[in-house]
Amino acid sequence: MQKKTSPAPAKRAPRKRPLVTVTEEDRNRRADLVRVSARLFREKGFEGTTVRDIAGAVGMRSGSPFYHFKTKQDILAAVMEEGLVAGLNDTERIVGSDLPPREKFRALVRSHLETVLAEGHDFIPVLLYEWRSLSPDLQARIITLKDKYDARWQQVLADLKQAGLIKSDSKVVRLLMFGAVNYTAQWYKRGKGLSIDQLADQAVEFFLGEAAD
Amino acid sequence: MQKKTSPAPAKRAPRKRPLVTVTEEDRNRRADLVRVSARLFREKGFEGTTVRDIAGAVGMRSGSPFYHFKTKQDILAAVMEEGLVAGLNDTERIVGSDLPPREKFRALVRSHLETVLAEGHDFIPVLLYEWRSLSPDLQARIITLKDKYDARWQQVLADLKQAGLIKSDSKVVRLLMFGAVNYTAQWYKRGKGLSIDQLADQAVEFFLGEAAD
DNA sequence: CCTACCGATCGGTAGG
DNA sequence: CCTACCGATCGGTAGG
Repeated sequence: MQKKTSPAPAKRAPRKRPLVTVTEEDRNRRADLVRVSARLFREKGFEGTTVRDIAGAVGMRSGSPFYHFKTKQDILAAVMEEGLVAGLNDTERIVGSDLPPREKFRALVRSHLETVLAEGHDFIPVLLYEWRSLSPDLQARIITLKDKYDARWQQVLADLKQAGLIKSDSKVVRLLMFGAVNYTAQWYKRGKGLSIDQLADQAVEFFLGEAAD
Repeated sequence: MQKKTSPAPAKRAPRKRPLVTVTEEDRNRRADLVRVSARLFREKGFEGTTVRDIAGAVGMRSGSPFYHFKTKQDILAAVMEEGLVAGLNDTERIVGSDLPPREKFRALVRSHLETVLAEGHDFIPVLLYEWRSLSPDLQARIITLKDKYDARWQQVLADLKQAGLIKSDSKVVRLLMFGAVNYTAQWYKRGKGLSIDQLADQAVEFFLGEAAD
């Protein structure tokens, strides 16, 4: 009988249960859970995804995700938060650049489209479509980030207005644009038809008026 | 003491169990189930709504919806189908009218906004947000109607193009518009800010180019 | 992180 | 359409 997974006393302390310490490995496993949860929540919805689905997708047993997260809801919150933090980073980099207004806007649209359409980018779609499944107290934590994201867009719209490229930078216009871009998640198929880049061009052309040069 | 809902033996035969016959009352109860299901599916999602929720909302016991529908999925399909049939009626009435292109488009946007935003109009939002929860065979039945609806929009866009109000009637433009309008379901609050009518005006102005007169 | 488990709930059914 | 029920599954936990 060969010892297979025997906890032989080796040099690297094997798998000691941490009391308060969070190891590097813990963080990696947590990140794995967030990543696969994003994919599953997007594909099947929060309510349609079981903790067993999530555990299975990273090779854990059904109870183990609760070592990393207190509840299933906390996993959802983590998915949304990760998406927003990444999206906010991209957005601020673009807003802070010295591109001319139209190019800045195009970069923003393109960046957002990638956030919604590129492979493995399931965080923001989950935010958009599973918001209702998040309990109010967890929503509150996310809303702060969400507001920042919206404010960046509004800022770029104000620039566009000043440059005379749009007539209005109202909240309504921002929401209409946002809706148009977000809805691509429902119909865009990677590898078929337009590239994300081409789609960004078409969207910008549409938003800024097709007749305008 | 006035008789209120007492099932006194009147002329109309009371509550005989039908074998194959579907009575008028059956149809009413079925319609009740579809209506409350639309509301619940919109509020809590298909997976987040239980058959007991639905039954309770119309004063039935938990097993009784299955007298009217074979499965929970069939209720979802009925909700979507009812929404599409109603929406398609409105749309065809507008497309068939003799309004000038811009006014026809405005009527279409307004009609769709009402379909998405007006009180009790939960059918199309459910179609938009719970599509993934519908099994492929039931989806197939709905897609036919969905294609018709899309075709009507495309037709109006072609008219707009001919009238010189837009440059393109590409599928992409239609989907961007559709996304912008549909997303209003996520942020529009009845009784606060713009009326549905005003929102339709703003949207049309945005879609057709704000700079254009 | 696994094992073993629990109470609650769920969609659906038989029989009337 | 109700009563009574079932098998399956779910989120979560204790203890190691």
